[in-house]
Amino acid sequence: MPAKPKSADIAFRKHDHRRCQRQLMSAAKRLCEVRQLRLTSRRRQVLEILLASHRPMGAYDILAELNRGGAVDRIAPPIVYRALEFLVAEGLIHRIESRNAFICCIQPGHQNGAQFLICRDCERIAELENSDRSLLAEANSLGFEVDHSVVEITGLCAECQKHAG
Amino acid sequence: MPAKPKSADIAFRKHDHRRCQRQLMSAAKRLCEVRQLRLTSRRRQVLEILLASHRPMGAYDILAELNRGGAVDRIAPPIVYRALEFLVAEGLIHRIESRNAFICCIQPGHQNGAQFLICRDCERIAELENSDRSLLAEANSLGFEVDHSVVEITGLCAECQKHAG
DNA sequence: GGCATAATGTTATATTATAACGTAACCTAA
DNA sequence: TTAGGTTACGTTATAATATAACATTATGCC
Repeated sequence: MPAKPKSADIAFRKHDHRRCQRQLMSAAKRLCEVRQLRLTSRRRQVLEILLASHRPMGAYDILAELNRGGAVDRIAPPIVYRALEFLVAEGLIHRIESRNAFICCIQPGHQNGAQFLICRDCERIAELENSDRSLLAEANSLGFEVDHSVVEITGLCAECQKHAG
Repeated sequence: MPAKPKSADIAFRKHDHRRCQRQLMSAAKRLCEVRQLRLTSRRRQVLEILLASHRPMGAYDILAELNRGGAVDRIAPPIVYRALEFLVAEGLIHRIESRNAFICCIQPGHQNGAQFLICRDCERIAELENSDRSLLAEANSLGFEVDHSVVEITGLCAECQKHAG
């Protein structure tokens, strides 16, 4: 079994995307089985759309994707938002607060402490493994009980620095 | 001259708020002078509204505040958003991405690397001095050039933990 | 099958944000 | 001092994001 690609590689370097996609979908299915949750076809559809790109998409982009192909009965925003809510809650996707967007999670099930590098140019996002504890330590020392952390670093990825000259 | 209150104290403990407010407004004026920027009356109004509470406010909350007192000609959203844009750009206030809200900055002019502890119950927000460099180091090692970082930790502050019992 | 629950579908509307264009204030330099 | 550039403000309209409320369908379980 080949090594799992490092997080940043997925966003900013090459990887076997087909394979990655399949693996993440399998992982999602397994995770829902274990947790006795229903990965319904809507939820799967939305996850598939996000898995297809490793890129952040707005809820309305996903909605448009679902409505592509000109079906007569177009689905409405709440359907997408509900699927997204489920997927976020289960750690299968992340919400990128500074973009009002969603991206698939490459560590399915690890709800907490994801950190993102967001390229302002190409819009790709790398999900990093959390290394730092110092902030959480500081929170603790103030008696603050942490639920959820949002860490989003915006800048220019190596690739785009070249192009930007 | 008494010690400057620590960041977290401002949000979660007692401090001389009147004094703090005056100081931050003076700092803002000085900063704009130095930078040769115009702290116009609209901008000052918006900053004052944010200084009045040390709490996050939505753009439309601020708008409502500006329109209070029943003036006939009510001002419109772009005015508020423009003032907010200016104040954010100059590091006089922060945008809290996970809340679509704005809060005054207690370290005026320090644009980068603010970190926030946000209580989900009382909605108060502590602005911490940045301690951690490990994430930025990791970004560097990937050749990622950092512009701006968003760090927002949500949870329950010490006070609210007591009440929630 | 009948019932409870969970998920989806539908309609309408709330909330947040910006585009586009016109007007006023301010600066400065001949 | 005033013409001309620039910056900020004002106004209108609308875009983009998100949710409330309620109806319907699917699923699991006894």
